[in-house]
Amino acid sequence: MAQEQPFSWLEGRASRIAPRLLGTKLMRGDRVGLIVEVEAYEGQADAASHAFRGPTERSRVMFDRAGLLYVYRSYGVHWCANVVCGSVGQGSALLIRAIEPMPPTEGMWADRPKARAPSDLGSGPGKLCAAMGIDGSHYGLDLLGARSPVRLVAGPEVDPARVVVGPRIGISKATERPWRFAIAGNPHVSRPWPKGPAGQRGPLGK
DNA sequence: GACAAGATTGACT
DNA sequence: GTCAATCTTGTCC
Repeated sequence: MAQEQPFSWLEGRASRIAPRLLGTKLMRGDRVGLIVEVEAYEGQADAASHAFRGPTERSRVMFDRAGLLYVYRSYGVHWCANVVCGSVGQGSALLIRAIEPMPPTEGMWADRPKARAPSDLGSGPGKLCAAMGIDGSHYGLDLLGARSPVRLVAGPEVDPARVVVGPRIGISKATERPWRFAIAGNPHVSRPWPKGPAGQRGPLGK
C-alpha cells in the first residue's frame, strides 16, 4: 500500500531542516533516544564537512540518498552518527550530538560504564553512539526502513521558539556558521550554550 | 609509504 | 581549566 513518507523533509537543505530532527526518536531494539541536539554539515559547500573535498571511502554514503546512516570513527576511539540529508550527490548530513534516553535502559548503562547520571548517557556524539550501541557495522543502513536495526521515528513536534542556535563544536573551519541546534534548556545537551551574541536563541526565521 | 589532523571523552591539576 | 589517549582517514611526496 502507498505508505506515507514522513521523512521526505530530509531532502531539504541541512542547516534548514536540522531543527526538525530535534524531537525525533532514534531507536535500536529496546533503546530509544529523543534527539535533543544536532549540527548541520552542508556537503561540498561546507569546509568543516567530511564531504568538503568530495566523496572518499569514508564519506561516500554522505553522497547517497537522504535517510541513510553515516557513522565514522572519531579520534580513533569513539563512533559518531549522522543522518544523511539533502539530495543525492550533495554530501549533506546532520550530526546527532545528543539524545535524551527514553528511558535509560540496562543496556545503555552497561555500554556507558562511566555514566553516573542519565544525562551522562547521551550528552555527546560519542556517548550517544555507545549508549545506543551504534558502531561502524551500521554504516550506510537505512534509518527510514521499517526493518532496519537502527531507525528514526517521528516524535513530538518541537516548538521553534524552544530551539536555540549557536556555532558548531570541535571544528576548526567554518566556525562562524550558526549550525548547531538544540532544545532550549534540555539537560542532555552535550555542552552548555554559549552566552552573548555567539549563541542566540531562536526563532529560526530563515 | 609516511605523516599530520581530527565533527571526543575522561582523567587530572 | 588543561591535556593525553588512540587510530583511522586523507593528503602529500
